[in-house]
Amino acid sequence: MSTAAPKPLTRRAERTRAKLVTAARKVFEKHGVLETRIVDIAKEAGVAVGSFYTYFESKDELLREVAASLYGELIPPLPPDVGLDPRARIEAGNRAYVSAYQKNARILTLVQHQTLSDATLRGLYEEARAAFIARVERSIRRLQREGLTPKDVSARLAAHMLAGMVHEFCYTAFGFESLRFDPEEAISALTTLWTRALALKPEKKKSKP
Amino acid sequence: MSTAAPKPLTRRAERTRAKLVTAARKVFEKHGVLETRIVDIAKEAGVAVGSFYTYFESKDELLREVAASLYGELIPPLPPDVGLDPRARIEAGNRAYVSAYQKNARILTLVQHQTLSDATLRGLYEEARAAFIARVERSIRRLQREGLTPKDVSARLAAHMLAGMVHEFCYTAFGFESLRFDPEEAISALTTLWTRALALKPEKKKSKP
Amino acid sequence: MSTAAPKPLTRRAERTRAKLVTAARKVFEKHGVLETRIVDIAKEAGVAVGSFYTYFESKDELLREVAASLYGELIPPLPPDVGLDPRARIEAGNRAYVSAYQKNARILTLVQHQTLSDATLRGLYEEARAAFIARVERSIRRLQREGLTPKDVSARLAAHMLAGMVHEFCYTAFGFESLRFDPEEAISALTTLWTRALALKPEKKKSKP
Amino acid sequence: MSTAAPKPLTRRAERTRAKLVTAARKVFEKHGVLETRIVDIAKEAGVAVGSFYTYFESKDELLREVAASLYGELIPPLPPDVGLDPRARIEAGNRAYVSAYQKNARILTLVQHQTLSDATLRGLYEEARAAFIARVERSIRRLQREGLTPKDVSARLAAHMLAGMVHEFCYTAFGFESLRFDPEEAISALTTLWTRALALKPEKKKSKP
DNA sequence: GATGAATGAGAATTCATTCAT
DNA sequence: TATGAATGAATTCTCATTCAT
Repeated sequence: MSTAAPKPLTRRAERTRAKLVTAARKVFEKHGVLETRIVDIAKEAGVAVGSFYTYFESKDELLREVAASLYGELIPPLPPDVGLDPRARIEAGNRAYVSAYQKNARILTLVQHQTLSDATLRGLYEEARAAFIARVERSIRRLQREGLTPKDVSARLAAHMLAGMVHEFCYTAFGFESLRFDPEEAISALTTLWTRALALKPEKKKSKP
Repeated sequence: MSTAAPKPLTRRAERTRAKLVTAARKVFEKHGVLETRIVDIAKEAGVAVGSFYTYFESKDELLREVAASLYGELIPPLPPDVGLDPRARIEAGNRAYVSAYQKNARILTLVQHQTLSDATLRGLYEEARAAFIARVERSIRRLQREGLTPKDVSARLAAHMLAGMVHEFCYTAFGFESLRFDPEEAISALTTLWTRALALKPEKKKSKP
Repeated sequence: MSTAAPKPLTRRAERTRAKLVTAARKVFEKHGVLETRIVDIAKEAGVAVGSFYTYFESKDELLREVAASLYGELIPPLPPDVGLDPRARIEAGNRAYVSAYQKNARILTLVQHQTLSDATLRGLYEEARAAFIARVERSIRRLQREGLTPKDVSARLAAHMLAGMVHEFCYTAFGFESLRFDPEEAISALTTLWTRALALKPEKKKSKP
Repeated sequence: MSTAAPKPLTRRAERTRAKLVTAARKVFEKHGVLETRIVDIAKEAGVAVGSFYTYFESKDELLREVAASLYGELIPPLPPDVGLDPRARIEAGNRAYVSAYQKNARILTLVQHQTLSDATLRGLYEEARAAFIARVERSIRRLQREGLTPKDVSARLAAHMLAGMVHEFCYTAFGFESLRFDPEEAISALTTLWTRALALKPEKKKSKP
């Protein structure tokens, strides 16, 4: 919303910038965001500290960029294949989320933490979260329209809560050493709970008399 | 479980220490944990910086104390009255959690965030969390034993996920400006989703004379 | 020169004061003067910090007291028995110094070090040193008068240098781990070098009529 | 003997580093080592405090560097001209030591004093001292071999003691206001005492057929 | 554009000394 | 006198950011 000047970078500049982002992600992941000093990022990227400021105004700005890309990966465009029955769609969504989270669990958690001290960052997170929830909400609303799920719980609330359940599960399961689960079992459980929570009726067979 | 000497404090010491804890909680809440400097706490407590170090080794140590008391409040001993039907019990639990969270929402969130950079603190959180989940798990297991809920999802997983749903809902609903809900509606929704997720059968009537 | 009021202390006060001096010496020796905090002394003495200030104005003042007593021990009144021949007297002096130093080597060294930052303390040291040297000087002067040692080196300079040799030897031999010597051999060597340095002629036999 | 990377400094860095060392030496000398704060050194060097930490980890590290260079100056490579008779050689050695000490008397004393609280520093001093003594010892051993001095005192002990005499004399003569001597007279006295202590026989004339 | 040295505003921590009890 | 909590000046060290080369 404010990314300002598009500024076409030269080839070299592009490369340096990219090196910095990659390096930052690596170092953040290894040592934590707060613990990471600009020097560390620069060193990892193999450039001078000064160069950092050629591309970013501050550590926070860089962090935001990293966060944006992470959140992008978290909620993949959407399950591309249609026609699946509700439970299958839900499972696909859960599986996608869990896998994506797992892949970047540590850094996701770390970034999440900066959320509090940086309003912009929080905005980014809320945005990503909202996008995910919106999709869920839309899906629930459709089910309600089709009479497959009751309307006693508002689609918005339900979406919030169910999406939250999945997110929180990932956060703790991947963030705390002590909570390890078999991913498949977890996905299945999440899906079952979710499906039942919506009191999903078996899809009306469109078919065969 | 504790290190060395408990050292009984004099009346005056006791008072100063308490002033510091109270002040810390207030200042943490107002400005954030990271942003709070020892001086701020001391000033708020109306004592000299040095006095801080008479009672605490570092900000972290004090934070841990604050956290412990917060987590204590979060999961109240348990609903004392029995004989409630499952849905009522679930609702009671949810209501308790939501209210407790709401009361200290901001500082809870802030403390939570320090969880990543301080292992001891994280331990405290995991412990509190585990206690809550354990209660839920026990309750689910009982329902399973009584044949009121299916066993296709392990009690442990279900407990994790449902407790997580509630927690995460509180975290976001109270933590993000943009997500405001009517508490009663939320509690009711959480309870409905939870109950349905467990596919709770209406309690077998013990009755019929 | 300024010890001010004699102030007769009560029995109890006397005891507390003594406890502090003893404690200080012990703690200084164990941890070094600079490293020792008033609390340490008080704790070791089993009294409250505040009590320290009842008897001493500062750590320095206490240190001076400790130093004075140490220096007192270093140069014992003098070898009481007369009539010894010069070499024997010299040996006696050296032996006394070496033994006295050895007994309190560590703390002597530590105290010595404070000498630079505390003029009063330095005064004390110089005084003690001067006393020792004065004795040596007197002794050399007598030998010169008796024609037993040449006058080409002034008694004052010689006293300084020879006394210094002994002192420095003790300082390094007892202060550095790496320089250990057999005390007897050392005393003998010191005495030989000293005697020869003075080109001592065998005492003129008073005898033979 | 050194830790890790020597890192070749840029011209500018080199200059800043040197400024710091020079400044430190000056400030240490003026106010004492302990009394000197990092800010003082930085101010004297005309750089920011932060720059201090670009080159040194702590005051102690810098002090070690200063000490090393001082000790280096104290024991000059060695009197280059040979063929001197023993007494002349001894006198040359003493003169060199006294002059070198005198030139940096104050700071040498100050540095010496830090020796106790910093083991590394002490190591440096012991090393320098050992080098000086070793030279003396070698020289005495040669004299013993040539039959010019008796073997009743071991070369090692004698070296320790005589070198100590000279050192201690410098330490007190230049360190204490009250002990001023005419340098020439002192050097002569030291040499005489030293020579006699070794009972040096006049060199056998190589001459006369 | 790149470099890396220089900057200096903070923040934590210590401990001699005071003083109310 | 004894106690020990309270005080706060003093110092060290860090690291984001600037800027001369």
